[in-house]
Amino acid sequence: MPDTPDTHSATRLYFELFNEIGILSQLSRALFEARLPEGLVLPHFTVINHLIRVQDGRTPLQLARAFQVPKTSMTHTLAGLEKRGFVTMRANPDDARSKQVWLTDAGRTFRNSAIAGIAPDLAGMADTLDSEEVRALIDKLAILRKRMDAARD
Amino acid sequence: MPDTPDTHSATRLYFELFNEIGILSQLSRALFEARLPEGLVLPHFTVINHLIRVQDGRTPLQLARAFQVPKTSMTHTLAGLEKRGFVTMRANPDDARSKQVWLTDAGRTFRNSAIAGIAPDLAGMADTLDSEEVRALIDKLAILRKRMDAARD
DNA sequence: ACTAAGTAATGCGATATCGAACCAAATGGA
DNA sequence: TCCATTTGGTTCGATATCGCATTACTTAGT
Repeated sequence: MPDTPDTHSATRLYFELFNEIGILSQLSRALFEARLPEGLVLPHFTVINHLIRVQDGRTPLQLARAFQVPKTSMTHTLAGLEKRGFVTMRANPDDARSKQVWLTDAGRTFRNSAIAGIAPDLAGMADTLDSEEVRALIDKLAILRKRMDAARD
Repeated sequence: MPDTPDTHSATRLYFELFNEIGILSQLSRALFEARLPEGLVLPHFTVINHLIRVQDGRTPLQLARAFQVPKTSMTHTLAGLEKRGFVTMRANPDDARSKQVWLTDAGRTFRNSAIAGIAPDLAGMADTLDSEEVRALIDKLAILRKRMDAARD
């Protein structure tokens, strides 16, 4: 970003950082999606994965917030997952406006095979940065992510 | 990613890294787009920005490759930019199949005001990580990005 | 209890994204 | 030169994404 106009240099650095992050996100998304079954995109996998990480039974709104996407986008993604039988939606016993998202066996199976399918690609680039470097990267990025997360009020 | 199935630990680390990158990408994209004029999305800005960084006169295909998006997506983005008068498309004198994308004054003005609009947000988070940390992050991420870029043959 | 404000989810319409098929021009052998 | 192949770009159709408006339920204040 060498010819950004007259902005503060810290600003310019962050600008460049986000640019790099955006490109990497696109590259990794393409890599992932190439291994997913036809018709499924990254958010489908990501939601399933999240439900396993933090327990299923989440509400659609909780999921939308976790991924910072509009509620309508999450509705759409969940509809796709439900249509394929990877999740089931049940009424939330604590709040009749709300629903809960539960994983099915098919959903868990899908996740495992998706991870298995992607693992070789990741393993193939494991020598690019060593474990300490990757660990350090994750930690720094997480700091930034939490800050931005908090900043959105 | 503490409960990823039985995958190699390096794989797991990269998995976590890309997860973090994806979230940050989404957060920063939302931040950017909130400051862009109605109807414009990040790729519009990114293409204009790229044309300034590496000189305009690029062909649509060169741009599609630079951003790792399908040709059709770039056609669509360029159509939007042309409709708004930010770029003009001319025939490529070296190849009659091809076109060249040139910035207009309006396009340059748009870029400057977009950057000016976003700068305060970036400045506001400049104290999260110091310049050396950001610089180091960019460098590591760039190594990974180049590797992935090369790997897609 | 009643009402106003807030919250969860969806329906709808406008774009964005992208794969498949297509056309036209360029290229590289026979 | 001719033709098969490759390359640059668009068209078309299928989803994805997301803002706006709507409906149903909940909560808070009186």
